Amino acid sequence: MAYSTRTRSALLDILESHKDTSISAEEVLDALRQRGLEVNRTTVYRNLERMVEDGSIHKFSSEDGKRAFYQLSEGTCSDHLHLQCSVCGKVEHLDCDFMKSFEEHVRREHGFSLNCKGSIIYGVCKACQGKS
Amino acid sequence: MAYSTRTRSALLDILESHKDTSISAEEVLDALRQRGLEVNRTTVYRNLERMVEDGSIHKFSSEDGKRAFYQLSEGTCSDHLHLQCSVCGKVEHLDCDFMKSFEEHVRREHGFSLNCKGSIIYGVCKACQGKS
DNA sequence: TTGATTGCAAACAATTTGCAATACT
DNA sequence: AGTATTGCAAATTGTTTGCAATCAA
Repeated sequence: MAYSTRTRSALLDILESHKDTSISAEEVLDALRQRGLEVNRTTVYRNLERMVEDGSIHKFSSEDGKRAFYQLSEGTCSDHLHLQCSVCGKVEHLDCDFMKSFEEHVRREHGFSLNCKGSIIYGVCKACQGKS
Repeated sequence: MAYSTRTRSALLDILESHKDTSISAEEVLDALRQRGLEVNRTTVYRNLERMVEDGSIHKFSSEDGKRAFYQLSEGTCSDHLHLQCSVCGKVEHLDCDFMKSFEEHVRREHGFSLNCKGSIIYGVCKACQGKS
């Protein structure tokens, strides 16, 4: 029930090569064009959406809230938070021991159970701090 | 250079009464209507935007990324993260000691300096967990 | 052949902009 | 009077939908 198309595999390939930065639908479209694949915008959205549904990628909104960004999920992404650099877009996975205590603190002291998948924390990464 | 209008003070009043939940432009509009003030949508957006600029409120995007939410800022909001309940919209300020160590951890171990203002972490609050 | 996938054009929803009319001081 | 604020209609942007044409199995 899921056909394999040229577009779909190119899409995966592109996401693969943006593993650590997250990418917008528009950027995916550009990347496809660069590979000589002229794909319709709608098709890109539809494929991305499906991949979100089946869990192979995750989706969160840009800092200004104006568009969505997508990124391949690496297995356990739903149990840790993510930091994204406002400057270069790099995403850092907070899958460390500290994350566990953070989650516990939030649960115990603030009564919240986290939804890591949809959340994203913005900041500036080391490399980009240097640039300023 | 800032005139005081009926709309503006009503707006502040509404935000005041939503101190702990954050509110969308549309909801502000409804609240204005309930007070018998028929204000144009554009005017609401413009006023909210100005208040964001002058720092009296902050703005972040909804979990689905489709709209913006606004909330009165309480002084130090830029130095701690915020949790928002996906169900009821309640916003919890993470202004505790743990927050400080979180910030430090992120800085030391992940090389990120946080931008607390624009970030929001989603989850489900205690009250709403009970409901399910 | 049958169901999945695509492209196109049009629909949508939230937000923004230009401009003339109006309100504050 | 002079500047800020407002309303209206139209534009913008990112994303979604309906439908007929096309492609994979």
